[in-house]
Amino acid sequence: MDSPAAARAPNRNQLSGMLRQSGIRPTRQRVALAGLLFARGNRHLSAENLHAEAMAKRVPVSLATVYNTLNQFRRAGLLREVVVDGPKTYFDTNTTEHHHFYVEDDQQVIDVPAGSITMAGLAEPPPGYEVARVEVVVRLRRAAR
Amino acid sequence: MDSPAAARAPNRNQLSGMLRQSGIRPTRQRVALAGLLFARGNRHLSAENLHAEAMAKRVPVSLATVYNTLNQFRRAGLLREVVVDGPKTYFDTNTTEHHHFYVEDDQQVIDVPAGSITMAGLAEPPPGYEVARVEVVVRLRRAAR
DNA sequence: ATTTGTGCAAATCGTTTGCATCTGA
DNA sequence: TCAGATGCAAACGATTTGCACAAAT
Repeated sequence: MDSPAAARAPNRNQLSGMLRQSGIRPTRQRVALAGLLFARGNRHLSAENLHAEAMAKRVPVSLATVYNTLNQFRRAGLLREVVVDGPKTYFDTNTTEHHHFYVEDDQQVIDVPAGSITMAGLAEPPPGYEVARVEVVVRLRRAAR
Repeated sequence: MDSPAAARAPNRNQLSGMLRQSGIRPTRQRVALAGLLFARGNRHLSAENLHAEAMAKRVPVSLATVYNTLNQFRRAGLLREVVVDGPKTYFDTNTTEHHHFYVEDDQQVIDVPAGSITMAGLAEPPPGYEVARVEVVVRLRRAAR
């Protein structure tokens, strides 16, 4: 059951190092949240999700701090914001270029395996602007059978 | 200064007819809002936007009614919801298959001309699901020059 | 010691809803 | 007439913020 090095759950020290390298002071709760986030590969979760998970694992952290931390991690490039609409914001631990399925019925975000979508002609941005990034959201519904 | 028939501003009667055909009772405020929405081609606006515009044109309508009306029009297929994230929901008067530029700096949504983006390989949905629709959002930033 | 983070509760923002009143067919 | 629409204000859910306290360098 072994996995690539990158996917192995990092320990406390590795997490601290990761945060320090991103210019983020490794506090108790930030390390704990990073632990939950990066324990296993690619996760998509909302602030609420993460907070619930922290509570379940008896990591005392307030919802406000979870929000602050997620946004901080995003600014540092450790997380990526997923563009689905709807009331909640999702964060993705996979920061590489890839896209998403979104199941509205159960508010679930799923990675589209890299390479299974290819943009043939990328649209030319209007003058004065440049492309920051491209997000593809494939909205799914439960098959009608 | 003429334009294709479809893009010519519809009059009150045409608007009423349009609503009736969609099974929506053409009330004073719905017709007025439809007038603002469909006066000229392709618009992207939020409830707030439309409400402000109505106020400016002395069309008395409450924000709640604007929300109700937009959602109604969307359900009827007269409008399409645009999937950008951020707090606001945008509605697009162009209901055909197309994609969007989104300028985060000024919260602006712009149509990507049809055909300038082509998906080469469409991702296979996970079993039990089918593709409802595909949304491409090209996020723009102001060119750094 | 100083700077930075944390928790709480209150504030904010977009959106929806309950309900009494009005209005279009 | 009378089902359905409107407006208002209150309710809501997600997110942010102000401030006193606590922890990290």
